[in-house]
Amino acid sequence: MSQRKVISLESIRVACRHCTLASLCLPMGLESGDVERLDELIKRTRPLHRGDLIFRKGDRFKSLYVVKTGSVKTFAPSKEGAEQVLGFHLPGELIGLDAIERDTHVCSAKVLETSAICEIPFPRLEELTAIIPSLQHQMYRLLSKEIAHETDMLLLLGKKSADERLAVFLLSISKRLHKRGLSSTDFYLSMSRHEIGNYLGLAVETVSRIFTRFQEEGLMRVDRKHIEILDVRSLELLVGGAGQSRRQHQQHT
Amino acid sequence: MSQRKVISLESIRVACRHCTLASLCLPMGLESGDVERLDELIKRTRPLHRGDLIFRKGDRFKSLYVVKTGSVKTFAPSKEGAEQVLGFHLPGELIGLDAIERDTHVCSAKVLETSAICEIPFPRLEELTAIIPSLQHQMYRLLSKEIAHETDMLLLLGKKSADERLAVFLLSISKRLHKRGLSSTDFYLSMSRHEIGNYLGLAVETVSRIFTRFQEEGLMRVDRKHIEILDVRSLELLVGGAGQSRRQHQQHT
DNA sequence: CGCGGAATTGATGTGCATCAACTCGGGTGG
DNA sequence: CCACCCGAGTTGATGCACATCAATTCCGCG
Repeated sequence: MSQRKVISLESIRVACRHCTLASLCLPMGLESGDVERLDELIKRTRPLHRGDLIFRKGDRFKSLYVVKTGSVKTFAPSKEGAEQVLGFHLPGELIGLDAIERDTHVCSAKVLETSAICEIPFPRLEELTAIIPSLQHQMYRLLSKEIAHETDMLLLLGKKSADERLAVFLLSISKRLHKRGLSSTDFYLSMSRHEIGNYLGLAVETVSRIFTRFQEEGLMRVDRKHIEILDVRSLELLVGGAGQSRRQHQQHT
Repeated sequence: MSQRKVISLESIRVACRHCTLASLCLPMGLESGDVERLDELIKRTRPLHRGDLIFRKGDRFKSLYVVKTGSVKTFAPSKEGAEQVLGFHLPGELIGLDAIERDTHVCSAKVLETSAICEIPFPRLEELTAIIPSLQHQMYRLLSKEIAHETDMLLLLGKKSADERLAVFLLSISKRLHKRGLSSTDFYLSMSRHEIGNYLGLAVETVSRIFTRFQEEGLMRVDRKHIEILDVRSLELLVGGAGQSRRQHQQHT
């Protein structure tokens, strides 16, 4: 029994490595020696539980974090308790990149369900990227990807209707789960309606109403936090702009 | 006369170097030898004119660009001509960071007025950052700053009223000009009302109305593209949240 | 079993988009 | 140098998408 336990722990370690590395080194093959070195600097943390904070706004920036399992939300808290949800982070995703500039976290991160989080001390990562060019490039790509993603969100919040926002949200979750080898059509949302609305710039009630309408229209099935996507195609059409976005003035110059 | 011209060109070169370097190396002192090397890879381009494109969406990514003088807008064009303005870029600011990931530009950049733009070939910059640790760190900071900034915009578009958006916009322009040693209270907007509205997720008419109201309230003076900020304090209060933002549900968990 | 927060559903209000008409300024050509 | 024109900007009237308010139901949890 005790031997079995050891093996099991080891397999978790390996899974963790694999998961963390994958997000950092997606398409580029690193030398196996380099992988070793990268792997050494990654710290595992014991599992965190719903509501636990990974870091909070104002904390000194020390590390980046990778979601291994579970899910995390990042948000910018303001004094009066009104907060803006900045993003939801699924397995394989990296958080804390926005803290590099000021050497201070500019948002807080809270786990939404029991989650495993890996910590990557940034100074050591930086040393390593200076030695391994392909890793440096990978870091630039990761940061750049984050910028491009936020840009998409700007478009979403600036120009899209409530329907489109929800459709984008659902498809985004779906795609990201799929990338991790999980079902893209049947999943559980770990965040509340409230958090979804906050994230998308919508009221809770609007989110709720649109979910039920999508269900009536046969696009999806909703039961509490359990979601089944029934008609991906139609959702994609919704997003594409077949539907009427708000504010679609033209431009020239 | 010809000698005078040479001197003048040289001073422009120096100014260009200084400006470009400043944005890359703000707070950290690089070795002067390193500065030389960095400087060598920066290409000058002849001045561009209103409407000229620096790059367009889909172009192969080769370089980053620094605005030396003038101003630039970045935008994501869609087939039907409806576009989303993603940002306005003033002297000293860097554009193209979102292209690193896909090795392709994901937005287009157009100059709004006669502008001088410097080009920084990215592969060569990357080589250099691998050799100069403080430059690498600076690059990480720049990318991180961009992410943090987009995050602020998310909050703006997701939660703020039209008044707040305009106030944030004006203060942002004001601060950025000030950083460059220009007047923070008296300036010309190089972009149209249309572009401002598009950027902020508002209709042209709304922008226009609020500008006139701000003027009536003594916050600023507006004449065509000429802006004078009269009451910075009140604008800042508007942003702070004294005014009623939309959608300020609370959150818990 | 009963409490409390989350979610749904309905009724009402409003901020801003949209439509429409007008003005202004700047460029162009006669 | 002036008359014309055309796009940018302003101003007013109207409509609608979504917020907000209010009431109810649902589910998880002690």
